[in-house]
Amino acid sequence: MSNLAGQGDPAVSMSLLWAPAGDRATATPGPKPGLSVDLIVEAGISVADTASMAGLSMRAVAERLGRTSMALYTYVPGKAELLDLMYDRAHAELGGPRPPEDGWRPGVLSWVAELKEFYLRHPWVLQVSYARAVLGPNEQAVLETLLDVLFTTGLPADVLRGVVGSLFHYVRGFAQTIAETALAAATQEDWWRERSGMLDEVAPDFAERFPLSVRLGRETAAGGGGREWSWERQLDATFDAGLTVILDGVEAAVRAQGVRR
Amino acid sequence: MSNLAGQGDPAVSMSLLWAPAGDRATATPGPKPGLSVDLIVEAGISVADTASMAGLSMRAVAERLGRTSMALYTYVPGKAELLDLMYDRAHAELGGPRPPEDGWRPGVLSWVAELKEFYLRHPWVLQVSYARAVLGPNEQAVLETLLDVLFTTGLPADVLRGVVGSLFHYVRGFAQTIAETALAAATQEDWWRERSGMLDEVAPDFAERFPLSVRLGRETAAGGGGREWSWERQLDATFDAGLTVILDGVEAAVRAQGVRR
DNA sequence: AACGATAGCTTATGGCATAAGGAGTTCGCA
DNA sequence: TGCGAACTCCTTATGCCATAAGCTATCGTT
Repeated sequence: MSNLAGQGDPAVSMSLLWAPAGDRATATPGPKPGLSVDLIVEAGISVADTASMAGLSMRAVAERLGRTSMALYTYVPGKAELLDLMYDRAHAELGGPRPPEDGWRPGVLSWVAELKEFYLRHPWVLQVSYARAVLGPNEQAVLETLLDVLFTTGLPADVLRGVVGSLFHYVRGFAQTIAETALAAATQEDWWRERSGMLDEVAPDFAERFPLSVRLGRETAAGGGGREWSWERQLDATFDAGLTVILDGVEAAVRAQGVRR
Repeated sequence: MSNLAGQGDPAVSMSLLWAPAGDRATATPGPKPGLSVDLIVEAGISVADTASMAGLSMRAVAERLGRTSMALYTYVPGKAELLDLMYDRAHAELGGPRPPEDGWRPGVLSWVAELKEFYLRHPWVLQVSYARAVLGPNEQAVLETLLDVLFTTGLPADVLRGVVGSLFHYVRGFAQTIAETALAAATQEDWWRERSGMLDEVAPDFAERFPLSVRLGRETAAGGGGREWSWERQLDATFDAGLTVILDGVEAAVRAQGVRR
């Protein structure tokens, strides 16, 4: 629980984010720097990957580098700015230009799949707000990659803005659900059973109060013989279903535009 | 930055969440309780509303009630559980059964609008994960309300699960964007200009590196004479555009089903 | 050789959640 | 009427956290 919103001074973060790689060439007096911003960002990402956001402390990062927490402040103004840098750096795993695919729909699908995998590798990224004041090059590249595909639809920018928003929010939101479910399931096995047992005990009238919710959870594909799916498969199937709906919406817009022309 | 994921002991939170109102009837020895769980939850919501998640501390909540932080621990096991209760209680503002509307689309639209307003009134709710282990009656009621509308489409549960996910994630994600932009704009006037100036200075080659992103931001509705919109209107328009895409996707599914029948 | 800039240290401050234990309050029951 | 048990709320202490301040050792420059 904390300020996901107001990160560090945007101006400071931004200049660090967009600084060319070999900016500091001139030799200076004093001891050689034993660390670098890059190293610290790297270490921060490792810590966040393994210990999650809650475990990300300046000390933890420093310890991974064999320093005390205060050593980091020589390189980085503070934790908030470090997080800004980590966030953007992590996105460097993605966002390269991609081979053209046949049509926008497969293109979007593979972009979505890649982004989802990325979020599941680095769930802490999802705790950093999507709409921050700071903006980094790698994050921007991810958007640009998506636009590469989306602009081929010929849809107007107004509509595309909405499409971009729905795709990003959908992937982010769903990835968070998956990540947290996985965490809960890992922490405690037989998690679903535990949870529904809890609910039965504490709210025996649940089925009467929320019949549609129960129905939503129970009903499976008409064809299925009632097989119990693992929560992974269930979630994946739901993810795909929702994505299909969104993309069908895009397709409708594309078709409508074709007619209008 | 902290554990939005793992809240308190789910079992404890759940029993508090689903406890009937007048549970404690029997008189007990000891001084009369000066507080109650309800009062504390109420106070917590006030604190979070005004001071946001970052300002939500046990002390702040207790001070609002004229107590020390430790007094709260008599009623509530800890901060994590308090947050679970706050989250669900806040949702009580919503979720009542609603008058039937003509068709599912207006129904969903008004549900979305109401939920969006709610999130903007209580942005801290968005910092609490949507997919938590605990589940409260009021949050559940919000889902049930949506399902009331969605099941009239006759779509199978598989698809509806996806629709529910895309709607929830879209509204949550977008509301967060709006809330944070509003916060930034309030903190610092002329925020957009400041921000783009910063970008120009630090990344003068932005337009060449990310041409499509620039195009996405610049192009406005074909009809418009290039009027500068306020960010509020711009965001609202984008929100509506994305929502339209999603609902068009639902409509496509409904139509396809009608044909298949 | 001496100077001044710098890296990374120790220490201190003020915030946080919350464990531990103590003091006063009010009930049921003798 | 009075005692003990149960209860509320407090003070205090512990151990986290970020980070301000200042110190020391290092090293390029003069």
